[in-house]
Amino acid sequence: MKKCCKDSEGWQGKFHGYGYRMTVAREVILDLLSNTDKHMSAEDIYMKIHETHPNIGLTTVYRTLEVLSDMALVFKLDIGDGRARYELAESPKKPNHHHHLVCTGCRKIVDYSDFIDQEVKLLQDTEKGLSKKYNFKITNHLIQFYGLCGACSARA
Amino acid sequence: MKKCCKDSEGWQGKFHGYGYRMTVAREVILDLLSNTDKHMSAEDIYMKIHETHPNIGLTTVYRTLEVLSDMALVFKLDIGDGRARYELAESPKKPNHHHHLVCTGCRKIVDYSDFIDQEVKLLQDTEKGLSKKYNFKITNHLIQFYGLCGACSARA
DNA sequence: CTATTAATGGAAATGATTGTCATTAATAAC
DNA sequence: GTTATTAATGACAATCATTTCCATTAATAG
Ligand SMILES: [Mn+2]
Ligand SMILES: [Mn+2]
Ligand SMILES: [Zn+2]
Ligand SMILES: [Zn+2]
Repeated sequence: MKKCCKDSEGWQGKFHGYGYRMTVAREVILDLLSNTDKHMSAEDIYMKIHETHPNIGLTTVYRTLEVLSDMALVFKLDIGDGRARYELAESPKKPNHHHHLVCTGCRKIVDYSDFIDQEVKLLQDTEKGLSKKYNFKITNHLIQFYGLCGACSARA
Repeated sequence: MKKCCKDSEGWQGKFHGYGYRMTVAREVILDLLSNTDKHMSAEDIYMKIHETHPNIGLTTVYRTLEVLSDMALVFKLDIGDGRARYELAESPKKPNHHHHLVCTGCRKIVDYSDFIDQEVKLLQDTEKGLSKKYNFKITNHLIQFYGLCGACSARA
Protein backbone atom coordinates (compact mmCIF):
# COMPACT_ATOMS: atom_id res chain seq x y z
CA MET A 1 0.00 0.00 0.00
CA LYS A 2 3.05 2.21 0.16
CA LYS A 3 3.64 4.66 -2.60
CA CYS A 4 7.18 3.63 -3.29
CA CYS A 5 9.53 5.55 -5.53
CA LYS A 6 6.54 6.73 -7.45
CA ASP A 7 7.76 10.25 -7.94
CA SER A 8 11.30 9.29 -8.74
CA GLU A 9 11.10 10.68 -12.22
CA GLY A 10 9.63 13.97 -11.15
CA TRP A 11 12.26 14.24 -8.46
CA GLN A 12 15.01 13.28 -10.86
CA GLY A 13 14.23 16.34 -12.91
CA LYS A 14 14.11 18.55 -9.89
CA PHE A 15 17.46 17.33 -8.63
CA HIS A 16 18.93 17.85 -12.02
CA GLY A 17 17.57 21.35 -12.18
CA TYR A 18 19.40 22.20 -8.98
CA GLY A 19 22.63 20.64 -10.23
CA TYR A 20 22.26 17.76 -7.79
CA ARG A 21 22.47 14.09 -8.60
CA MET A 22 19.74 11.63 -7.82
CA THR A 23 21.05 9.06 -5.35
CA VAL A 24 19.68 6.14 -3.42
CA ALA A 25 19.91 7.95 -0.09
CA ARG A 26 17.99 10.94 -1.41
CA GLU A 27 15.31 8.77 -2.90
CA VAL A 28 14.93 6.66 0.20
CA ILE A 29 14.66 9.64 2.52
CA LEU A 30 12.23 11.46 0.27
CA ASP A 31 10.26 8.29 0.05
CA LEU A 32 10.13 7.92 3.81
CA LEU A 33 9.03 11.49 4.35
CA SER A 34 6.40 11.09 1.66
CA ASN A 35 4.83 8.27 3.58
CA THR A 36 4.60 9.67 7.05
CA ASP A 37 2.78 12.46 8.74
CA LYS A 38 5.32 12.55 11.54
CA HIS A 39 7.88 15.27 12.12
CA MET A 40 11.06 13.25 12.27
CA SER A 41 14.54 14.16 13.45
CA ALA A 42 17.64 13.30 11.45
CA GLU A 43 18.30 10.42 13.79
CA ASP A 44 14.70 9.20 13.59
CA ILE A 45 15.11 9.10 9.84
CA TYR A 46 18.50 7.46 10.06
CA MET A 47 17.23 4.70 12.33
CA LYS A 48 14.17 4.07 10.19
CA ILE A 49 15.98 3.79 6.88
CA HIS A 50 18.76 1.85 8.58
CA GLU A 51 16.32 -1.07 8.79
CA THR A 52 16.33 -1.42 5.02
CA HIS A 53 19.48 0.47 4.04
CA PRO A 54 22.09 -0.15 6.72
CA ASN A 55 24.74 1.25 4.44
CA ILE A 56 23.40 4.81 4.57
CA GLY A 57 25.20 6.81 7.24
CA LEU A 58 23.91 9.48 9.60
CA THR A 59 26.15 12.08 7.98
CA THR A 60 24.49 11.42 4.67
CA VAL A 61 21.08 11.80 6.26
CA TYR A 62 22.06 15.24 7.52
CA ARG A 63 23.51 16.24 4.18
CA THR A 64 20.53 14.94 2.31
CA LEU A 65 18.10 16.82 4.51
CA GLU A 66 20.06 19.98 3.88
CA VAL A 67 19.89 19.43 0.14
CA LEU A 68 16.19 18.68 0.28
CA SER A 69 15.58 21.79 2.37
CA ASP A 70 17.54 23.80 -0.12
CA MET A 71 15.33 22.44 -2.88
CA ALA A 72 12.30 23.32 -0.77
CA LEU A 73 11.11 19.74 -0.96
CA VAL A 74 11.49 19.41 2.77
CA PHE A 75 10.81 21.81 5.60
CA LYS A 76 13.10 21.94 8.61
CA LEU A 77 11.36 22.74 11.83
CA ASP A 78 12.69 23.86 15.19
CA ILE A 79 10.54 23.26 18.23
CA GLY A 80 13.06 24.53 20.71
CA ASP A 81 14.63 21.39 22.06
CA GLY A 82 18.02 21.25 20.39
CA ARG A 83 16.92 18.86 17.67
CA ALA A 84 15.61 19.74 14.23
CA ARG A 85 12.62 17.92 12.72
CA TYR A 86 11.78 17.54 9.09
CA GLU A 87 8.62 17.12 7.07
CA LEU A 88 7.76 17.00 3.42
CA ALA A 89 7.04 20.53 2.28
CA GLU A 90 4.12 19.79 0.03
CA SER A 91 2.11 16.82 0.97
CA PRO A 92 -1.36 15.71 0.04
CA LYS A 93 -1.54 14.44 3.61
CA LYS A 94 -1.34 17.76 5.33
CA PRO A 95 -2.58 21.27 4.77
CA ASN A 96 -0.27 23.29 2.55
CA HIS A 97 0.27 26.22 4.80
CA HIS A 98 0.12 25.09 8.39
CA HIS A 99 1.66 25.80 11.73
CA HIS A 100 2.45 23.69 14.73
CA LEU A 101 1.11 23.04 18.15
CA VAL A 102 3.87 21.59 20.31
CA CYS A 103 3.47 19.64 23.54
CA THR A 104 6.27 20.67 25.88
CA GLY A 105 5.70 17.47 27.82
CA CYS A 106 6.20 14.78 25.18
CA ARG A 107 7.22 16.81 22.11
CA LYS A 108 4.13 15.73 20.22
CA ILE A 109 3.57 17.99 17.25
CA VAL A 110 0.17 18.71 15.77
CA ASP A 111 -0.35 20.37 12.40
CA TYR A 112 -3.09 22.91 12.30
CA SER A 113 -4.39 25.27 9.70
CA ASP A 114 -7.34 26.70 11.57
CA PHE A 115 -7.74 30.46 11.53
CA ILE A 116 -5.54 30.61 8.48
CA ASP A 117 -7.58 33.38 6.87
CA GLN A 118 -7.35 35.59 9.90
CA GLU A 119 -3.71 34.70 10.20
CA VAL A 120 -2.89 35.43 6.60
CA LYS A 121 -4.48 38.82 7.01
CA LEU A 122 -2.40 39.56 10.08
CA LEU A 123 0.76 38.34 8.41
CA GLN A 124 0.15 40.50 5.37
CA ASP A 125 -0.53 43.58 7.45
CA THR A 126 2.42 42.92 9.71
CA GLU A 127 4.86 42.16 6.97
CA LYS A 128 3.83 45.23 5.07
CA GLY A 129 3.98 47.48 8.11
CA LEU A 130 7.23 46.14 9.46
CA SER A 131 8.95 46.13 6.08
CA LYS A 132 8.34 49.81 5.73
CA LYS A 133 8.83 50.88 9.33
CA TYR A 134 12.03 48.95 9.96
CA ASN A 135 13.29 48.71 6.40
CA PHE A 136 13.32 44.93 6.53
CA LYS A 137 12.76 42.63 3.58
CA ILE A 138 10.68 39.94 5.24
CA THR A 139 10.98 36.48 3.74
CA ASN A 140 9.60 34.22 6.36
CA HIS A 141 7.63 33.87 9.53
CA LEU A 142 7.28 31.49 12.40
CA ILE A 143 4.14 30.93 14.41
CA GLN A 144 3.99 28.20 17.00
CA PHE A 145 1.86 27.38 20.00
CA TYR A 146 3.22 25.53 23.00
CA GLY A 147 1.35 23.70 25.69
CA LEU A 148 0.43 20.30 27.03
CA CYS A 149 -1.38 17.62 25.10
CA GLY A 150 -4.25 15.75 26.67
CA ALA A 151 -2.12 12.86 27.84
CA CYS A 152 0.56 15.06 29.37
CA SER A 153 -2.06 17.29 30.91
CA ALA A 154 -3.67 14.32 32.62
CA ARG A 155 -0.35 12.90 33.73
CA ALA A 156 0.77 16.20 35.30
CA MET B 1 24.02 58.21 33.98
CA LYS B 2 23.66 54.51 34.48
CA LYS B 3 20.96 53.26 36.72
CA CYS B 4 23.19 51.10 38.84
CA CYS B 5 21.97 48.64 41.41
CA LYS B 6 18.94 50.80 41.84
CA ASP B 7 16.51 47.94 42.08
CA SER B 8 18.65 45.81 44.28
CA GLU B 9 16.22 45.93 47.14
CA GLY B 10 13.23 45.07 45.02
CA TRP B 11 15.18 42.23 43.48
CA GLN B 12 16.44 41.07 46.86
CA GLY B 13 12.88 40.44 47.94
CA LYS B 14 12.06 38.65 44.74
CA PHE B 15 15.07 36.36 45.01
CA HIS B 16 14.17 35.64 48.58
CA GLY B 17 10.62 34.83 47.61
CA TYR B 18 11.88 32.18 45.21
CA GLY B 19 14.24 30.74 47.80
CA TYR B 20 17.25 32.10 45.93
CA ARG B 21 20.07 34.16 47.37
CA MET B 22 21.05 37.53 46.10
CA THR B 23 24.60 37.37 44.78
CA VAL B 24 27.01 39.66 43.01
CA ALA B 25 26.79 37.74 39.75
CA ARG B 26 23.00 37.92 39.73
CA GLU B 27 22.99 41.60 40.49
CA VAL B 28 25.61 42.41 37.88
CA ILE B 29 23.84 40.46 35.14
CA LEU B 30 20.45 41.90 36.01
CA ASP B 31 22.03 45.30 36.03
CA LEU B 32 23.57 44.80 32.61
CA LEU B 33 20.32 43.58 31.10
CA SER B 34 18.51 46.50 32.69
CA ASN B 35 20.71 48.92 30.85
CA THR B 36 20.66 47.58 27.34
CA ASP B 37 18.09 47.13 24.64
CA LYS B 38 20.19 44.42 23.00
CA HIS B 39 19.37 40.75 22.93
CA MET B 40 22.55 39.26 24.31
CA SER B 41 23.85 35.70 24.32
CA ALA B 42 25.32 34.11 27.43
CA GLU B 43 28.76 34.68 26.03
CA ASP B 44 28.01 38.30 25.12
CA ILE B 45 26.99 38.82 28.71
CA TYR B 46 29.98 36.95 30.01
CA MET B 47 32.41 39.01 27.97
CA LYS B 48 30.79 42.28 28.92
CA ILE B 49 30.72 41.70 32.65
CA HIS B 50 34.17 40.17 32.45
CA GLU B 51 35.48 43.68 31.89
CA THR B 52 34.50 44.71 35.39
CA HIS B 53 34.09 41.34 37.10
CA PRO B 54 36.73 39.01 35.70
CA ASN B 55 36.06 36.58 38.50
CA ILE B 56 32.57 35.65 37.28
CA GLY B 57 32.69 32.51 35.15
CA LEU B 58 30.71 31.57 32.07
CA THR B 59 29.08 28.68 33.88
CA THR B 60 27.72 31.09 36.45
CA VAL B 61 26.36 33.29 33.69
CA TYR B 62 24.44 30.33 32.29
CA ARG B 63 23.17 29.32 35.70
CA THR B 64 22.20 32.86 36.55
CA LEU B 65 20.27 33.30 33.34
CA GLU B 66 18.43 30.11 34.07
CA VAL B 67 17.50 31.36 37.52
CA LEU B 68 16.42 34.72 36.18
CA SER B 69 14.33 33.04 33.50
CA ASP B 70 12.75 30.88 36.14
CA MET B 71 11.88 33.99 38.10
CA ALA B 72 10.46 35.50 34.90
CA LEU B 73 12.75 38.48 35.27
CA VAL B 74 14.47 37.54 32.06
CA PHE B 75 13.16 36.17 28.80
CA LYS B 76 15.17 33.61 26.84
CA LEU B 77 14.80 33.87 23.12
CA ASP B 78 15.68 31.49 20.33
CA ILE B 79 16.21 32.91 16.87
CA GLY B 80 17.18 29.64 15.28
CA ASP B 81 20.94 29.82 15.20
CA GLY B 82 22.04 27.52 18.00
CA ARG B 83 22.56 30.30 20.49
CA ALA B 84 20.04 31.61 23.01
CA ARG B 85 19.61 35.33 23.63
CA TYR B 86 18.30 37.00 26.73
CA GLU B 87 16.46 40.21 27.49
CA LEU B 88 14.90 41.75 30.55
CA ALA B 89 11.31 40.62 30.71
CA GLU B 90 9.76 43.87 31.83
CA SER B 91 11.56 46.94 30.77
CA PRO B 92 10.51 50.55 30.56
CA LYS B 93 12.68 50.64 27.44
CA LYS B 94 10.68 48.26 25.35
CA PRO B 95 7.05 47.42 24.78
CA ASN B 96 5.69 44.92 27.26
CA HIS B 97 4.34 42.38 24.86
CA HIS B 98 6.46 42.40 21.75
CA HIS B 99 7.76 40.06 19.12
CA HIS B 100 10.91 39.95 17.06
CA LEU B 101 12.03 40.69 13.56
CA VAL B 102 15.23 38.80 12.86
CA CYS B 103 17.77 39.52 10.13
CA THR B 104 19.03 36.21 8.81
CA GLY B 105 22.07 38.01 7.45
CA CYS B 106 23.56 39.64 10.54
CA ARG B 107 21.29 38.34 13.32
CA LYS B 108 20.09 41.82 14.14
CA ILE B 109 16.95 41.65 16.22
CA VAL B 110 14.26 44.32 16.20
CA ASP B 111 11.51 44.53 18.79
CA TYR B 112 8.12 45.38 17.41
CA SER B 113 4.68 45.68 18.87
CA ASP B 114 2.79 46.88 15.84
CA PHE B 115 -0.45 45.13 15.01
CA ILE B 116 -0.61 43.86 18.54
CA ASP B 117 -4.36 44.31 18.77
CA GLN B 118 -5.00 42.29 15.66
CA GLU B 119 -2.47 39.77 16.85
CA VAL B 120 -3.96 39.43 20.30
CA LYS B 121 -7.31 38.79 18.71
CA LEU B 122 -5.87 36.08 16.48
CA LEU B 123 -4.01 34.51 19.36
CA GLN B 124 -7.12 34.40 21.49
CA ASP B 125 -9.21 32.88 18.75
CA THR B 126 -6.51 30.40 17.85
CA GLU B 127 -5.74 29.34 21.37
CA LYS B 128 -9.39 28.87 22.11
CA GLY B 129 -10.07 26.94 18.92
CA LEU B 130 -7.00 24.75 19.11
CA SER B 131 -7.40 24.01 22.81
CA LYS B 132 -10.78 22.55 22.17
CA LYS B 133 -10.15 20.88 18.83
CA TYR B 134 -6.88 19.20 19.77
CA ASN B 135 -7.38 19.01 23.51
CA PHE B 136 -4.24 21.02 24.18
CA LYS B 137 -3.69 23.26 27.15
CA ILE B 138 -1.87 26.12 25.46
CA THR B 139 0.53 28.05 27.64
CA ASN B 140 2.67 29.92 25.23
CA HIS B 141 3.19 31.12 21.69
CA LEU B 142 5.97 32.18 19.43
CA ILE B 143 5.69 34.65 16.60
CA GLN B 144 8.73 35.75 14.69
CA PHE B 145 9.48 37.31 11.33
CA TYR B 146 12.65 36.63 9.42
CA GLY B 147 14.22 38.60 6.64
CA LEU B 148 17.04 40.92 5.72
CA CYS B 149 17.71 44.25 7.35
CA GLY B 150 18.46 47.29 5.24
CA ALA B 151 22.23 46.88 5.50
CA CYS B 152 22.19 43.18 4.63
CA SER B 153 19.70 43.78 1.87
CA ALA B 154 21.99 46.35 0.29
CA ARG B 155 25.05 44.21 0.75
CA ALA B 156 23.44 41.17 -0.92
C1' DC C 1 32.60 2.10 -21.31
C1' DT C 2 35.33 5.63 -19.37
C1' DA C 3 36.35 9.98 -17.26
C1' DT C 4 34.81 13.41 -14.28
C1' DT C 5 33.45 14.95 -10.15
C1' DA C 6 29.59 14.92 -6.87
C1' DA C 7 28.20 12.04 -3.07
C1' DT C 8 29.21 9.02 0.63
C1' DG C 9 30.57 7.00 5.26
C1' DG C 10 33.24 6.81 9.20
C1' DA C 11 35.86 9.16 12.33
C1' DA C 12 37.21 13.35 14.31
C1' DA C 13 36.00 18.11 15.32
C1' DT C 14 32.86 21.69 16.78
C1' DG C 15 30.39 24.54 19.88
C1' DA C 16 26.72 25.74 22.92
C1' DT C 17 25.21 24.15 27.02
C1' DT C 18 25.24 21.13 31.27
C1' DG C 19 27.27 18.18 34.98
C1' DT C 20 30.82 17.47 38.65
C1' DC C 21 33.01 18.68 42.71
C1' DA C 22 35.93 21.01 45.76
C1' DT C 23 35.84 25.80 47.43
C1' DT C 24 33.56 30.17 48.63
C1' DA C 25 30.16 33.25 50.25
C1' DA C 26 25.15 34.57 51.55
C1' DT C 27 22.04 34.15 55.00
C1' DA C 28 20.11 32.52 59.45
C1' DA C 29 20.83 31.56 64.14
C1' DC C 30 23.16 32.73 67.95
C1' DG D 1 29.62 40.41 65.15
C1' DT D 2 30.58 35.45 65.01
C1' DT D 3 29.43 31.04 63.51
C1' DA D 4 26.99 27.29 61.19
C1' DT D 5 24.46 25.96 57.28
C1' DT D 6 23.99 25.27 52.73
C1' DA D 7 23.33 27.59 48.25
C1' DA D 8 26.31 29.47 44.75
C1' DT D 9 30.51 29.55 42.32
C1' DG D 10 34.42 28.53 39.02
C1' DA D 11 37.31 25.54 36.58
C1' DC D 12 37.11 21.63 34.02
C1' DA D 13 35.12 17.68 31.95
C1' DA D 14 31.23 15.76 29.62
C1' DT D 15 27.25 15.88 26.44
C1' DC D 16 25.13 15.79 22.16
C1' DA D 17 23.32 17.48 17.78
C1' DT D 18 25.44 18.84 13.88
C1' DT D 19 29.74 19.69 10.73
C1' DT D 20 34.03 18.97 8.84
C1' DC D 21 37.63 15.97 6.78
C1' DC D 22 39.22 12.90 3.62
C1' DA D 23 39.86 8.75 1.26
C1' DT D 24 36.59 5.87 -1.40
C1' DT D 25 32.47 5.07 -4.28
C1' DA D 26 29.01 5.87 -7.59
C1' DA D 27 26.07 9.02 -10.76
C1' DT D 28 26.13 11.00 -15.09
C1' DA D 29 28.01 13.19 -19.47
C1' DG D 30 30.14 12.04 -23.62
MN1 LIG E 1 3.84 19.97 10.10
MN1 LIG F 1 12.97 41.84 22.48
ZN1 LIG G 1 2.34 15.59 25.49
ZN1 LIG H 1 21.23 42.26 8.71
